[in-house]
Amino acid sequence: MSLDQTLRSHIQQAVSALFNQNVEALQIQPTNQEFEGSHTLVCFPLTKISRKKPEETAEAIGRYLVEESSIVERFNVVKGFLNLVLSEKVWIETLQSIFANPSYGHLPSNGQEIMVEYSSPNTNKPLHLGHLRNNFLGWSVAEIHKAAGYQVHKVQIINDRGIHICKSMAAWSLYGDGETPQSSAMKGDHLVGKYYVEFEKVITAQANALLSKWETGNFDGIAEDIRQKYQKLNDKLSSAKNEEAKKEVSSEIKDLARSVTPIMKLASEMLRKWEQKDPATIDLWKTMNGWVYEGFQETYNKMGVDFDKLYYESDTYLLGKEEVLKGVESAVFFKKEDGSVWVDLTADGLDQKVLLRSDGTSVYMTQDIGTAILRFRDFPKITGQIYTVGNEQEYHFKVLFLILGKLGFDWAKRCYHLSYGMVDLPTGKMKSREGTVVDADDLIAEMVEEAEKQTRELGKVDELTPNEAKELFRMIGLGALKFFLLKVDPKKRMLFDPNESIQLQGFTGPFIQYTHARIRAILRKAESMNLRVSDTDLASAASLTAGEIEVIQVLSQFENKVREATKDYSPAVVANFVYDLAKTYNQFYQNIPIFNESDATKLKVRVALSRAVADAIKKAMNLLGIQVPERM
RNA sequence: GGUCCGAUAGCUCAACUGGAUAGAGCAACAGCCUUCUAAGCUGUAGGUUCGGGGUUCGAGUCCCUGUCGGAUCACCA
Repeated sequence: MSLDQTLRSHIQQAVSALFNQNVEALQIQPTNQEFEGSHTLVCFPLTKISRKKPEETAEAIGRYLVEESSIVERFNVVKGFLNLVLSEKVWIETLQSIFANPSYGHLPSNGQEIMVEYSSPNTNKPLHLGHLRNNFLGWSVAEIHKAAGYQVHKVQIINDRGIHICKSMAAWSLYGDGETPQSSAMKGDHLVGKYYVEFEKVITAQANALLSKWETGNFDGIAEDIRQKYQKLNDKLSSAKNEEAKKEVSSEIKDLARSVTPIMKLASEMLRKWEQKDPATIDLWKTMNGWVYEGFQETYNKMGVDFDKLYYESDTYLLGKEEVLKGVESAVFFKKEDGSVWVDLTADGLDQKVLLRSDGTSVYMTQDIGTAILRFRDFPKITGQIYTVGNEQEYHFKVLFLILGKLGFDWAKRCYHLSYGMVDLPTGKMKSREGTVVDADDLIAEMVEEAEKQTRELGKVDELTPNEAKELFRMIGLGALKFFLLKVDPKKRMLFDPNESIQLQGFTGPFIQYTHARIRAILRKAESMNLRVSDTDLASAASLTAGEIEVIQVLSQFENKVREATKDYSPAVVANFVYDLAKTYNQFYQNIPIFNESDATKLKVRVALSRAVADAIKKAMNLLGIQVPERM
């Protein structure tokens, strides 16, 4: 039983003995720094039972605990708050049990199996800052669940199908001149991204050319219905009342022009051929996607992110279509006159939603239905699925889960959308069209460079081999980046300023990595002095300093924090915990020179405490995907 | 317009889900390296928790209302 649980049961016993009633919910919180004690019982809620003033209630419980409980040494009462001072023996025992438990911080298996999805990029452009938050978050939530006793499958769905990849294919086939990642020495995903940008450039130029022709009444080679649509919109434009309405109509006109540009026609043609399994098109698609996968894999490796299984949209969208058609038969969905298939969610307070286009092709929702069903077929034992996807898709997932429920899948209610906020730049949102995207590869490289620069300035590379130094820079740079992105509550949008490089001091990954490295130095010294600590050494310890107790107290919260992080799907809980632990340890470290201690037992307690902290830091940081160095 | 999020120190974020005098880091200022790593530690200064009501022993947290910012409501993904 953990210290907190023990204390809780002792207080419950006290309450029932004193007031003849059992209480389940007790409010126990850490004691404020300014008062003596470690745990505080909030007594206001108990006054109903005690029928006494808060102070008297607290006083009574405090006195009972000191007399009857073996763990409470003394107490003080401030207003309705009962501050408890636990005996040193209890703290020593707590340290002892943490020290003796090599898997401290990891909870025993709970027999549950879940799936976590993250990343899931489109295959037409490289990964960017937003993907970094997504990947780090999803990966970490998966690891945290493992620590909480779940069996976890890490997966992603790769959006390899659709018009977006055809756009890159179209641009490449027109202007690529056979360029490959090998021939250009460019990462595959960046190369494909280059042609996606090229496509955008060309389509904009072509659309503008068309528009200026149309304005002069020249409609050569333009279908009659397009011409009519254009003229209708044009009339609407001249009669638009305000600026906003004008803007809207003129963007509709632009879209119309874009849709009939030669390059757009080529891309659509490719999509059609792809669906008909035209060999040449499929070949090109496979080749270009292959380049992207290679590039992605390189980035994932750099990021330290991995997957147990990959799903491809090209494999799942047909299943989705099948299931939707089944849904039509069972009257869960309905078909409109033009052949499109819809679901009616008005009873759930939402709208009608299209599931299959009138030409029978799939939409985004269709493939997600297929993917979800396929996953539960592949892993029949999973009790839940977590989708790590940005909060702009909250509506989509609400609808998806509703639909799955309507199709009769009981597991639909165990699907969870782990929704996170955007990463904003000081200039606002990242927009690929405006070139304000922060590229993932570039950012990682910059972080590692910054880590190298600062490490060299501090003169810490002298004793390292070139390889060790390189590895250290990578560890620090990436650690800083991951910690920066994970320390913030996932639900909240966050700001990233690329001009202001990420700090390596203060509430940062490197601060914690540094604390770990310092402790390792102490442990190496202990080792060299042949100082070995065993459980029994700790048992014979008699006293602790206030600083040591504080560290043990923070340390003893580790497993609670893992539970909380799991419940909230929040690596930020772990990040805050490990920072708190490092900070508390540093205070202890600064005040008490460990090897100055002449009492052998006390010295061993300090070494044991240091080792327990280093181990906990390492485990907690690993839950965030951050490695910690032996020296830095 | 409907729905959903958010607003806390100059900046970036916390606050154990209703508890004590709202805490950290950065930036600013002042200290601490002959001892285990100063990427550290200690101080000082910085707040009408967006405004206004309400609920109660107690509100940054819950309710109502207003302001501002964002997302979403496609036969796009």
